[in-house]
Amino acid sequence: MAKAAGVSVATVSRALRGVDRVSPRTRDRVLAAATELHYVASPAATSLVSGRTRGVGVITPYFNRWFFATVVTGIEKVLREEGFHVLLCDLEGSTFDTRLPITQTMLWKRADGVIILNVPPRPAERSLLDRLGMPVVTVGNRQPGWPSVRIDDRAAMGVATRHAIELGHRDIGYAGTVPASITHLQTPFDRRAAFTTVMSEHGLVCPPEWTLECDWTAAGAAEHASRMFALPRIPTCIVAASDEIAFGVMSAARRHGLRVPQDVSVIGIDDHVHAEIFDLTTVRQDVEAQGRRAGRIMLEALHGRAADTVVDDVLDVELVVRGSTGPPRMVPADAPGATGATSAADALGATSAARQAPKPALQATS
Amino acid sequence: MAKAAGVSVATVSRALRGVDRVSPRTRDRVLAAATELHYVASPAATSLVSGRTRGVGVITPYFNRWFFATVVTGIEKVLREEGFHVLLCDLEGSTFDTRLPITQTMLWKRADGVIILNVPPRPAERSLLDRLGMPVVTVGNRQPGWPSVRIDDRAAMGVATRHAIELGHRDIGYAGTVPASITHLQTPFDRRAAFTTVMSEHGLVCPPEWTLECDWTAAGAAEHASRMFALPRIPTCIVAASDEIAFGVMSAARRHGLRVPQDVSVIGIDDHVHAEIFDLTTVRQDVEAQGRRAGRIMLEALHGRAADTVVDDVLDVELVVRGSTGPPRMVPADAPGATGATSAADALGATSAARQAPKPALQATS
DNA sequence: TTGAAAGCGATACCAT
DNA sequence: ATGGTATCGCTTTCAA
Repeated sequence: MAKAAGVSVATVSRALRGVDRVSPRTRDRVLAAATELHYVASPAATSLVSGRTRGVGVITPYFNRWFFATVVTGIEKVLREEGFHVLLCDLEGSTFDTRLPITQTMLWKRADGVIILNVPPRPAERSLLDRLGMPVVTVGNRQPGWPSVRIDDRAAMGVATRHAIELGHRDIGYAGTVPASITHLQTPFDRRAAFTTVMSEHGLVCPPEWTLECDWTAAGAAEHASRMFALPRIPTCIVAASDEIAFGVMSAARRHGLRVPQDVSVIGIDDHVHAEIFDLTTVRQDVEAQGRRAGRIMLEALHGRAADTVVDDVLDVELVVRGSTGPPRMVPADAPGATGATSAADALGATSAARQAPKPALQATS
Repeated sequence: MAKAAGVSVATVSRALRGVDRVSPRTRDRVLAAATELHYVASPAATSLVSGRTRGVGVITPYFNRWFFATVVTGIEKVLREEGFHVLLCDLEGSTFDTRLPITQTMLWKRADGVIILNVPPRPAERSLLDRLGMPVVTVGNRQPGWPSVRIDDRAAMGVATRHAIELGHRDIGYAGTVPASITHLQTPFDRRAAFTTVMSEHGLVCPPEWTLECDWTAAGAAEHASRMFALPRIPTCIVAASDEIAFGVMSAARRHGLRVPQDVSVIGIDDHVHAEIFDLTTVRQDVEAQGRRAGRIMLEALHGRAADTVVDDVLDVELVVRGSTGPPRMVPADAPGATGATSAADALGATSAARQAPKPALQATS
């Protein structure tokens, strides 16, 4: 031990942490010895007596995806600055049954707190977390009693949908409903709900055949979009629930000989790192900032400076208009105007976007 | 504690771990009590006596990026199966000076082993790791004395370059040399070296103005590619050091009105999750498998079953031909044939790809 | 098969 | 300002 530096364990402990009354001379001597011997206090021992681990669990549905990896980046940076470590828990592939044990063994005495990304806890998990009594912060969705950092998914989708409508689109498709296996996620639900709401506020309805279910991956979206683009009637604009979905839709459109945005407009949400190079119009959110804020809220809680009210930190979003959206090729019959030029779509038979909104509940509420 | 279950701490300890001689009846009783009380042994105390933490540090240059996030996913899955946890350490933004302390405090008594992705350790780090005496596995590049999992970067780039040459391209550009700040990474160096080698084996040279330096992001690549596409002479094919770079190049090409692959072919390496939807020809590597294998090697070492020789696990790669590569629009003068159709490039003045390789060191070695 | 007791490496209280 | 020591929760001889 560093007691080879001439003093007692107690003094070493005090000196090393810079606290308490220790004479400068002694402190320097201890520090020197510590450096010399590459000494670092054992976290296990410290943890045993203090009860704290300086670790924070981060639970993510898929670490693999840009959004989550970016949030984690933000979290990690902030926590590391204060000497905290990130314990990663990727739920991908976990089933309903394996989830609880996972978080249980992971958190118990290993982490001082947990940050949960997007996935709502099941009741058993909720009670586990309550029982452990450790601070919890959620990112991406709100949970009663826990501080959260997020964007307003409904507002974001409202911006996207309104952009489409304001460009003159009436035949609007939606990409991003989810398969039953992930219906527990809030974001897909909220975005879809906002889309439907805004549409109907403008007297518009998106028919089922233009509503694409997918797993929120680009490949999945491309597959479903491809089927839709083979229909006799296709929308003039597709609102995608995320940029990755939008990428898939754009890709499918191109394979069907459709030009973006002349034949079909596409808009996403996120401002994914690749959105700019693919010229995708989107609603930007600052993902890493969400991670950083979640990390800071966690640090506050860990330092006992918990806010007196439950934080709900809602970050702004911003419409970023790029080249993937434009006015519809053909103007709806109820608002006559120029007709679009003949497009590759025509040549391929994927033509004749409808001239009016399908079953408009109400004409031109806007 | 669980001694409320009627036995002594020692028995509890034995029963819970299923080891040693414990009567089935006693064991069941202890297990029942443990479940009842939600009891889980404190890792800190266990760690204090056993010296092991059941944690593995994972060090990445950026885990924001698809490649790294995917490797981590693979690692995490394998480790979790055996009850090990992943401690993340993201080096992004770390400077030459802050790196050592980071790994030092992170690893010391917190992790039983370390997996290092792509970044070669500095001498001080190497000696730190040696001193700690913990198992190390590297992914993406080989380090003397440590087991590694990787692909053969030179071979992979050889496949890509040869594909371009076999399609008939002679005017080939390269995207993916790196700025001075990251010259320590091996992969960019190896891929570049292989490109140059294969080129010269075929009597070809890539001039500096067709050699794009970038930070290995799509956006960075797009910016540099854009400059190149504004030159009076451009290559008929661009070999990109990674798929993300290729995405940037494709994007820049499109913005210059160039069609892919008619006006310019693009090939990458990785088979990025988005490669298929963007129809990118690439050299596939199984990234998650590399993570899984690294995880398994680590587990072996942790279980004391270290291989007798230092493992160097080189995974196969595979050429995946998609739509982003095709024969050159104009056939080289030394191999006359059809001329390409007039393209958008002509209309934009970004025309006249050269009719023969620039300064060929040797004609037609192939 | 089970229990008692000695650490593991720090912290914190109590003396000095 | 510094040194002793009980303590944290578990594993591990050693006895019984």
